[in-house]
Amino acid sequence: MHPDSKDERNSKTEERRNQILDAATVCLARKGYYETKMDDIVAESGLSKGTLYLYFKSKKEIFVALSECFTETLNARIEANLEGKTTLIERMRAMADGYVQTTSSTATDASGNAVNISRLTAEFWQQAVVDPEIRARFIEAYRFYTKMGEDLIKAAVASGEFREVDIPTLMLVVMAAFDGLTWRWLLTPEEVDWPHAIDLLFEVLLNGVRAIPNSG
Amino acid sequence: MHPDSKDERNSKTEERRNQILDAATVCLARKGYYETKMDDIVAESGLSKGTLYLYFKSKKEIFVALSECFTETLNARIEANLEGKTTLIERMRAMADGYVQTTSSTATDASGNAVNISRLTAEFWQQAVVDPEIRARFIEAYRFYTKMGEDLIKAAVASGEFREVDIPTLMLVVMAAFDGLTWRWLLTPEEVDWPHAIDLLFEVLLNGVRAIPNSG
Amino acid sequence: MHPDSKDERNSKTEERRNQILDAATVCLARKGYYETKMDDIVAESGLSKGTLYLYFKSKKEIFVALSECFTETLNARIEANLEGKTTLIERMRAMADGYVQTTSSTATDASGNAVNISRLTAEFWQQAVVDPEIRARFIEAYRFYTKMGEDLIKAAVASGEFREVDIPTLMLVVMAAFDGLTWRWLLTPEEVDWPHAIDLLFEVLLNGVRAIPNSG
Amino acid sequence: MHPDSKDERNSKTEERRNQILDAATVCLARKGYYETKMDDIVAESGLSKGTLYLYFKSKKEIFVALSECFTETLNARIEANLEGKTTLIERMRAMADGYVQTTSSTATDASGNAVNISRLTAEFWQQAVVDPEIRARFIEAYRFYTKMGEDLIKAAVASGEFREVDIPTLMLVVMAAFDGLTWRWLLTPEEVDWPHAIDLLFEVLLNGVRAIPNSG
DNA sequence: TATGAATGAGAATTCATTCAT
DNA sequence: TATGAATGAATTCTCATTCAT
Repeated sequence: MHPDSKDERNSKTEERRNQILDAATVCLARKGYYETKMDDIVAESGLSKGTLYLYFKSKKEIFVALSECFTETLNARIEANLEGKTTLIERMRAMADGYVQTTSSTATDASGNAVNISRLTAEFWQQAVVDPEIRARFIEAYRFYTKMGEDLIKAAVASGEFREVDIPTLMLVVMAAFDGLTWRWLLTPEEVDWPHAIDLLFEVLLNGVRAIPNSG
Repeated sequence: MHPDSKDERNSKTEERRNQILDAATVCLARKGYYETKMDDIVAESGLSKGTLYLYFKSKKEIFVALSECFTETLNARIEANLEGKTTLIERMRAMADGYVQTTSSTATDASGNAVNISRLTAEFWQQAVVDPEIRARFIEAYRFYTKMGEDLIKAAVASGEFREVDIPTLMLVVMAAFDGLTWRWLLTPEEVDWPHAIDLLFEVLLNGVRAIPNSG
Repeated sequence: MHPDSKDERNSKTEERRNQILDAATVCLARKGYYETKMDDIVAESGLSKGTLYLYFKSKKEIFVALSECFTETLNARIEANLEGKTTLIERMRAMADGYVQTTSSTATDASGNAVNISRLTAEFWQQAVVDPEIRARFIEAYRFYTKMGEDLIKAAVASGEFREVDIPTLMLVVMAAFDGLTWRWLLTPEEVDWPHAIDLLFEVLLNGVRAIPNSG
Repeated sequence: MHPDSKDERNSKTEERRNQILDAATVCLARKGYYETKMDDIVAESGLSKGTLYLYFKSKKEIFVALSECFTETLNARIEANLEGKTTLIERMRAMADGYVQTTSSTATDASGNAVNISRLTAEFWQQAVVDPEIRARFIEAYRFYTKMGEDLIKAAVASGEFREVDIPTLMLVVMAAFDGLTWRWLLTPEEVDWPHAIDLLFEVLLNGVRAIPNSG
């Protein structure tokens, strides 16, 4: 009946969903899943309670949507960072940087204040332990990055740059180091100097710490 | 009235506290902090609700006490493992093993079933992000193990076994790898082979993965 | 602008109202008044929510209109059945049959499936207990049929076919038997064989069950 | 630990349950199931909301308990009325009277006012149509009384007092008449004179209304 | 007329904590 | 000390109705 009615409706719907997800992001970053009440999201979003339930059928569904959103952002950022990077180290750093950028970005709340959203990662993780649905998403994302990293290492081994090594376990440990740094950073941000830590991680990864290399 | 001596009262008190903490351990391992209700702990402990509040003034206090308990157990286990270990690698493995043993042990519930308590770590961590009091304890424990590890590395550097390296950052990254493996293990236990991962971690840590060591 | 004549507008209005009432009939038959949500009627009618409120000012008003509708259908059916019936028993059966036919008919839902509407009777009744407005309509309908039945009995008494009897109370009891059968039928449809029950009702009504009639 | 502790607790529990059921009775009689809010029962009972949920796990469960209660009262009353009654008519009247007494009794609300509880029957019935669990109870109660009535009629037929008749259908119709009168009485209490209606029902049941009995 | 997104006043239920016994 | 019944504020979710377009 109206021009572009369908498109317009879609974009409006998308906008409202984002409005809610933005508000939820801020709330979750501030108080975590359990301490965030629907009323908090209502207040932060500027919408009414009924409207929230019009777009998401439960609190949990907002959370799940948020975790999808987060993963998408992470993927996009990593993809962007990989653009033009060719060497192994460059590419691994691109991934690491994408992770850190996403994890350490900020959102803007209703009053225009910047809110550090690093805590979101912790919330997703925690819920992944609890909730099978979120866990499944998490695992999927993990597999994706694991594959990406393993391919890089495989290429390095094939090219003779790296020696023979148990690639899956190596990748597991490297990713664990990143995850662990993320958690540590949530607890004591002042003690985690990301760029420095990543530099050292790669440097030690390549060369080890032994004084006399295993040449003799 | 001599049976009511102070010692007896203390030991009785201690016993009751442990009874409650054991019950809470089982509940938390099963359902996590938020999904564990005081009634669950009451049922698991076999005590009455009033009695719980006689020994702990809130749900949170039980949790805090539990995290202390956990840290103590961890410390004791690591200490025991270090007994007689002298070389750097032996001592680092002793620490790592103590961590894994504690994190992956089981508790026995009221019906005599073994309950895997690995989830407790996640709960403590999560609450550490949320709650300053728990965070403080966490940080303290971290400092302790950081110090222990750094001293080991320092000695290795001093003895010429290790080359010069940024010790705090190295220790940060190593601990992060452990923490990350713990989280990963909570999500996909079948993908984390602890002994294998620790072996590779130490091996790569020492030697790096570069094919031609930086000797020429 | 002549197509917008008053008649056409009226018929359009009538059509829309019927569309809504048909949808409401199906919903009420399926879920009852309280469990039927306006959204259900919206979905079933294929109209929008705003439009419903354009034709009926509330959920209750739809219900009231439906009960009117139902009564009209019942009346029409009974009137049709009475056509050409002259004897007392024939006419009483005509009424009974009209009642059973209406109560046990089906409606067709949006997907073309037949929906048994017997539950509507229960809903009207229930709401008649609750709501004075619906009760008033109910009582009016009752009076109409009571009058009709009483006139038949009166004629039978006058003609000597029936003995002297308390006509209002007799009619009350006979109608009660029908109403009771309707409720019973809603609960245990398999136990209510309407034609058989009506036959027996009339037979016993006429002759009683006493073995030796009060002739001696 | 205390004398009679178990008994005391049981009687206390029973008392509280009754307190809640009494309050619910009054509320249901006044407003019906759907319009009765938990807050209404809270206010009427003088207890707190939490306490209600301590004794009943949901609103529906209160309702189910109430319907059990009601059936028990009905049974008890009928049993008491049957005491010493031997003839068929006496026994059927005893049943009918028990039904009417129970259905038309009053409860006393928190302010000491008498509340007519006749509406409860309608509520149970309505919910029996909706809810399988309540329906099952209803059907069971029906079977019980049907059996009792059928046995009476069977005996009357055996003794030659009644002629051969389709006993189940007769009983169905007689019970339907009672149920129908109950509903009618809810709608227009002033038009239902129970004793009179029952007298006529039995009189017509025995003798029929035909002027010249089917003797010649 | 027709639409359907938005609303917000309720509703049922939960659960940590208290307190009389 | 020990108990466990009682509490009520807080929480999630619902849904009849409105109203700008």
